[in-house]
Amino acid sequence: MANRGSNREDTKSRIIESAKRLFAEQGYQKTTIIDISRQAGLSEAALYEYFQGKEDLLLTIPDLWVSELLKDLEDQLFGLKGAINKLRKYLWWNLKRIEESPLDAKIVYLFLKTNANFLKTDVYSNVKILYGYLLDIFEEGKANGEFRSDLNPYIARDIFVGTMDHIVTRWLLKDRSYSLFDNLEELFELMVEGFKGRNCKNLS
Amino acid sequence: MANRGSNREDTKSRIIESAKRLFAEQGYQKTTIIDISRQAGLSEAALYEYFQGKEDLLLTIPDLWVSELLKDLEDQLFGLKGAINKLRKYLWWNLKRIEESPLDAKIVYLFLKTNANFLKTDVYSNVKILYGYLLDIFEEGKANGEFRSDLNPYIARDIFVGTMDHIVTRWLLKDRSYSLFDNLEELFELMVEGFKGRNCKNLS
DNA sequence: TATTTTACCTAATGATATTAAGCAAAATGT
DNA sequence: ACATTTTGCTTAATATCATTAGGTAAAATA
Repeated sequence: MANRGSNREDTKSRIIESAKRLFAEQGYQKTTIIDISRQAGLSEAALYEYFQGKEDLLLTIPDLWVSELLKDLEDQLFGLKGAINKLRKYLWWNLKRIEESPLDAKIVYLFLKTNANFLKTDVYSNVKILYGYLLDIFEEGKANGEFRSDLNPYIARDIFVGTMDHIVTRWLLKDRSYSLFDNLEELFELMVEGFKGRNCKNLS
Repeated sequence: MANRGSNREDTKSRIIESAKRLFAEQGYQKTTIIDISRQAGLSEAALYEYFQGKEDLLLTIPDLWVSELLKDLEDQLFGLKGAINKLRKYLWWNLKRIEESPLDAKIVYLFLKTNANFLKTDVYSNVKILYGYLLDIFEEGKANGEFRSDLNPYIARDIFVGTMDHIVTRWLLKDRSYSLFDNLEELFELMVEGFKGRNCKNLS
């Protein structure tokens, strides 16, 4: 089953790496199948042995990354005590992972999330789970008094995720020309301030 | 200068309307120049008399809408007293305008914002101005004591805009199958709660 | 009335995603 | 060890657009 110097998995990941780089550098539309396959050391036709087409390739690329994220998240939150602690960890962890894999992040945030077929993707279900953890964290915070008792977890999640996505998207659009972590502590505090109770119980 | 039943401006806006509808319905990539020109009652080639190409068309479509928004915003905020009042108005107004023009909104939020050339667009400068008003509002709120004195207006804007964009984007991706205004009051309060002082001065 | 300009058309052209058909090396079975 | 199948890939088509070229008839202008 071996072939001219490479096995199936190797070739597949070579294609994915090439596509990832080119999509992220030039955008989806301006990247051609020929570009990708040349870069991977193949003819165009060979690519179709591994992927159904260009869009399938785009939708498949971040699969691995996002499932890894999902696995890692449980690890990262394991053993942490307190909702605010977990929320902080969640934010810092997520941004760090994005900083470490900007190509994957660019594809997910800029090309995938606005694609009509995104909602049918495995990546989407995984992202939903990823964001679903936040609901648990908010519930925990309500239960232990860290957050106001009438906090709506869904709304809190919208604020948290929306803000996070916004700073990530801008960072990617601006070619990562500054640090994602600038002013992060202040941002976090400001968000969380709203989640805490009105009764000033949490004054520091 | 008259021609076979239509003048230049008429034809141009017919093209824009067709493109807008088709882009929003089928997405940018799946819409062809032929589709657009047929729908506008023209041949493909005629379209190139009015626009430089497909991408130019995409980037031009929301120009009018966003400049109208910009003009309208000053009107809407005129005469309002208080930062929180203005902020509330800003949010409700923005969502209402988006609800009224979902096709334009879809193009701006889903296709334009993730286009590499967006940053060079007139639409981008106008959006920047649109969001810039928020900074003034936050400054006003700091000055008159509605917001905490150490509020960082840029961070507050990130939270506000990020959250707004997030709920709009989801609404568009989910085909506008629910109301944009569901739970909006609660969302607004939760955000603003964080902007207010820690000193419980704003308890209701 | 003659000339120019406008608004459009039909018919190339060229790029590129996708398929078809085939081939040599490796794997497998006997 | 030899025959057969499978794998991994190749070089051509094919089909679908975006974009251009070149032309034409009506309207505007002189």
